[in-house]
Amino acid sequence: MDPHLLRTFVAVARCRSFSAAARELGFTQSAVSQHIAALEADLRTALLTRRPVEPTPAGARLLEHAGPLLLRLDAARAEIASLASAPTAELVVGVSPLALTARLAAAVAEAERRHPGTGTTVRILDRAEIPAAVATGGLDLGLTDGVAAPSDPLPLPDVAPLTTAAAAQSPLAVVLPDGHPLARRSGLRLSDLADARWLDAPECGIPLARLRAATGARGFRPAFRYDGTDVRGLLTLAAAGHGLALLPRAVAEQAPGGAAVPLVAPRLVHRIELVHRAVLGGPAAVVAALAVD
Amino acid sequence: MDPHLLRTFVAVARCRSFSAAARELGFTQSAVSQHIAALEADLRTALLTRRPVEPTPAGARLLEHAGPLLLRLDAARAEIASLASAPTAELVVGVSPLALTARLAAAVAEAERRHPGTGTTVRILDRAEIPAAVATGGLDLGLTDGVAAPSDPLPLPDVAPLTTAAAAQSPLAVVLPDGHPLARRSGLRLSDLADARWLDAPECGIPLARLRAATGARGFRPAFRYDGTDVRGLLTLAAAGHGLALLPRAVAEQAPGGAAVPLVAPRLVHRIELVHRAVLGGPAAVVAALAVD
DNA sequence: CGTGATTACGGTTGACGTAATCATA
DNA sequence: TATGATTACGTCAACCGTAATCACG
Repeated sequence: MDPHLLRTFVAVARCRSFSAAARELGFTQSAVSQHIAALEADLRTALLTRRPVEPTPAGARLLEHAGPLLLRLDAARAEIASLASAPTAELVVGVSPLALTARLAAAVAEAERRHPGTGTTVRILDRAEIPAAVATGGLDLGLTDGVAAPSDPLPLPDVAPLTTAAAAQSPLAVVLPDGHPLARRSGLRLSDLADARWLDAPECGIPLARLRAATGARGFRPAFRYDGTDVRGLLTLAAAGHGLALLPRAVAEQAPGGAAVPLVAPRLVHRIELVHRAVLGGPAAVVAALAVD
Repeated sequence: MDPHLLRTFVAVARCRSFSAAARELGFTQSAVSQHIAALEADLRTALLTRRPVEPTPAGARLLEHAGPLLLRLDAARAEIASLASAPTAELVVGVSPLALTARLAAAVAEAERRHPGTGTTVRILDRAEIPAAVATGGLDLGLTDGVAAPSDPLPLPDVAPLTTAAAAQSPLAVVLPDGHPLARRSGLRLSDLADARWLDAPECGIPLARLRAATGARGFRPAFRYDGTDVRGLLTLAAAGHGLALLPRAVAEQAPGGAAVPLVAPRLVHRIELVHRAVLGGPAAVVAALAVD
């Protein structure tokens, strides 16, 4: 199971074509055919059907392994490479939308003050991409967010041995339109809101599946879907009554024309987690200092 | 970065010798030398010092990647192999000590009733080994335990795409000797016990580091270390006053001459999680039915 | 028939073993 | 000087490309 062969296998499966994969990889059609044949001979199983080219059940299972495997391989190579080369002055920080806070902005400013000439980029990414991007060297630093029990770490996919540290922890609140019957409550229980209309904002809010897992309840049906990464857009929709949204309290309170009611049960907090490789360059180390515990 | 080369690299690093690794792998000394040279040329970095043979900093980082990488590779191969071959009648279940419950015993009995002739083995393993053993095919089924917030999943190392399901969830209690000043309380808070004397039983109890993480407190210093995997031994030591132990309530109540006081804060539960591959054989599927949610 | 996968075959490259050399405790 | 890593070199297998063949739509 040479990684080389796995790489062409995933390319073929993605392209659904030997020839297209060959073009993409810079091989001949023949070489790709031989790669797949070698893999199938090695595993003694058909991995792809031909005409149309599609993964067999065994191939589908192999695909689930191949992605993380190749990612880890890239991560290992990137890590060794970064050890050898001098730490770059460039700093690339990847954040999920709710992880971009005033404290982060201040930490970046501090890094630029202490390391003049640092070119800093802040990039908004999906939560799921951040550990992978840090591991493969695309990011110097990552900040993800999520909800968890107080002082519990967030469950991150361990694509590679990365260092993680809490960067912030804050209470949660539900955003409601001002006139909503629940808007004048002093606190809300999540289990009482399972049947409410919820905003589904997978790219910038808390995934509804997480709320279901936390309560054990079935509900939290999406009433309205928001695909943007702009938190202000989400606040606006929630304040306008398109559905409830659960957000860090400080963020929820910024909803224009909306009310932010603290979540009192279950005991959950919003958490921002810092992710980076073991060895950090100059400016990255300054920003990483925003870890709190 | 051929996995073959990585495999010899970890062997050399473990043996601290090229020749010993060569014997272990069935290669000549020369081949091993060439493998390491190829790896170092590929990554353009020295990975090992010679005489004595020890990993350089870069080599140490690579070692951290190599283990999981090779494990995943084995897991992929094992999974494909298990798909191809007929499901075996043999059933091997690996459990951490606190995951071996009456319900599991009943489920195994049920599997044997429904699939007569099944040879079943139950094996006690360290928590950390279970997902890896399931992934590489050493186990058909794994049961790990740990503490978590109610209805939160346990954080498992994702060595491979495995299916996990909750198998049990139960309250926690602290085991104290009968005469202990706290033994007559009706409930205890973990944060009040940070400075108490604790039993450190990494192989069968709850790791003290987990308690520190859950409370954010520094304490939970080990006063007495117990290296066995026998829970009854742990109960005996706790009841004799060698230190406190946190255990599932039903287990804690079995302490001979000891008191079990429920844990009331933080809100934590003991959880048993079922781990298996996507495709299960006959008897394994019966046991897997003990999942509860 | 034509597009696209497979098979045949040859040149080149790379992998491993033998054996000689080098280096260090 | 002895143990153990490296280098030199020969053999053999594996890999990839060219080109012919095969098969499905």
